[in-house]
Amino acid sequence: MTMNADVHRRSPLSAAAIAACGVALADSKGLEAVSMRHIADALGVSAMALYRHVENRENLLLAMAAETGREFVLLPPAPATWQEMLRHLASSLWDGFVKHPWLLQIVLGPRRLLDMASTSDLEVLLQALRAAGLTDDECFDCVLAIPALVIGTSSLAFAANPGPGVHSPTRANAVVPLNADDAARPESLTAAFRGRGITYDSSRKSLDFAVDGLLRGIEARSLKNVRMHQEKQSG
Amino acid sequence: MTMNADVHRRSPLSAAAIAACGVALADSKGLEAVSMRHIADALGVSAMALYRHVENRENLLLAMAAETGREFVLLPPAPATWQEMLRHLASSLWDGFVKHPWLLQIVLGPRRLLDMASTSDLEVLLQALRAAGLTDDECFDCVLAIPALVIGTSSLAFAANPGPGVHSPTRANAVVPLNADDAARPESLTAAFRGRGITYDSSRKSLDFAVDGLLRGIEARSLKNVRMHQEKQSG
DNA sequence: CACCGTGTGTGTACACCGTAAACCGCAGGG
DNA sequence: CCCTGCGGTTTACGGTGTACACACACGGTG
Repeated sequence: MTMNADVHRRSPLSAAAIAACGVALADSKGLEAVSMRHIADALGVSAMALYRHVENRENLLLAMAAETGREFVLLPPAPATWQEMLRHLASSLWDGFVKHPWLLQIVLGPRRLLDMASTSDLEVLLQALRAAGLTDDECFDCVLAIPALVIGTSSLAFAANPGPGVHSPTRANAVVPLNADDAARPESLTAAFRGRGITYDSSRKSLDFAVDGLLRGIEARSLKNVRMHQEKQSG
Repeated sequence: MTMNADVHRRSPLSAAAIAACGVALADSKGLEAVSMRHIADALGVSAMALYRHVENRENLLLAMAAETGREFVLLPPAPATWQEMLRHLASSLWDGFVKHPWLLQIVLGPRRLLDMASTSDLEVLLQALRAAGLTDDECFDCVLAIPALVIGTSSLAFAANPGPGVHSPTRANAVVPLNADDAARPESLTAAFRGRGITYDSSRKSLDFAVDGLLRGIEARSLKNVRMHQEKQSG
């Protein structure tokens, strides 16, 4: 009986299970609650046992990021323009970063994010972009720009209102004693800016705005490229 | 003599000096080398002495960010279009993040970055944007989008090649065992993508590309707004 | 059956971290 | 004069990642 309880208590304790447990912990209590001892406790096991399946805490974090990244669907269903693809990419990344804010903290450190994207998805996207008339350099830049925009926007959103298990510093505004004459000048836009606040919803809207603008700019560039190509062809 | 040496050895040990020492340490050895004990050692003082001038390590990091942020010049010299302003903003932020990569790690955490910008600069920028015909919402989004883009781009660049004092994980590519058939398909863009690498210079170019596109998109939006306004006025 | 290597979990130990509390010397003001 | 308070030190506690030695259960081989 007792040994039976022992047996069914612990799962095989694989690296994947450890990463999953780390993800759960980070989701519920924040990234700094993800310590070897905490994970081990949650798994009903000693801390050092984890090292049989995971090399470092660093690699564990990477595994958590990879595990989470696998649930993204970077591309929209099959027949899609490159605009739809990029929009869907942004949306998917945003959703992931909102659902797992600690991902930002992992990504932001000196670690490799790009490996998270599956190569086949990347290939489809790049081909679509090139078909639109973009040079290889421009394809490269586009594929970098969208994740950069999402990372930056969600990072700002997360900084403005941190998630669970995050202790904000004692007095944040004390950092820069900005002269509080906002009320003195009611026509000031800064006042409206400050009063508005940055919520996740508003950030999502800002992200859409930026992606829209970026796509519009890319379209212009693509059209120009195509026109130049046609001129050279006819000339 | 000895007491003289003692006297001129230690500066008055103000909060600013501590923050400056922290900045120097972070620049040279990376952010994780910025510990109370290390700073204290560098200042020739005991660790707890710092707490007379700094509340937390958290607040120390914030002070470091503020100290560093003060050296930015967010706005170009006086007569400038809003495009030049936004471009200069992006460029200045980029330079700062490249010079002090640890800033990203501080900003990325649950802390408030926006307070770093001086309100007057913000006001100038917002007025210029509104004069261009953008709605207040759009001004808001523009001012968020540029820093977001810079943060995201530099974060990707930093992730690709970390600075000094950063130990990359033992085997980064092991995270996602991406099928290495790159060589098998020479026409694959993914191969070119991967072979290209992400340097700080290339990221700077990507950033310029994205800012260009964004500005172009914003210009289109602004023109449309102005046109609508004129129609309503004449109609 | 005995035996033994190997692979997995445990316990102990070390260095480091942030920081709370007590202490101590010394300058300035009553 | 004393004494109060500020700046610095020392010690200590709980937390972290992780190196190392050990224990136990297992499967293959004699």
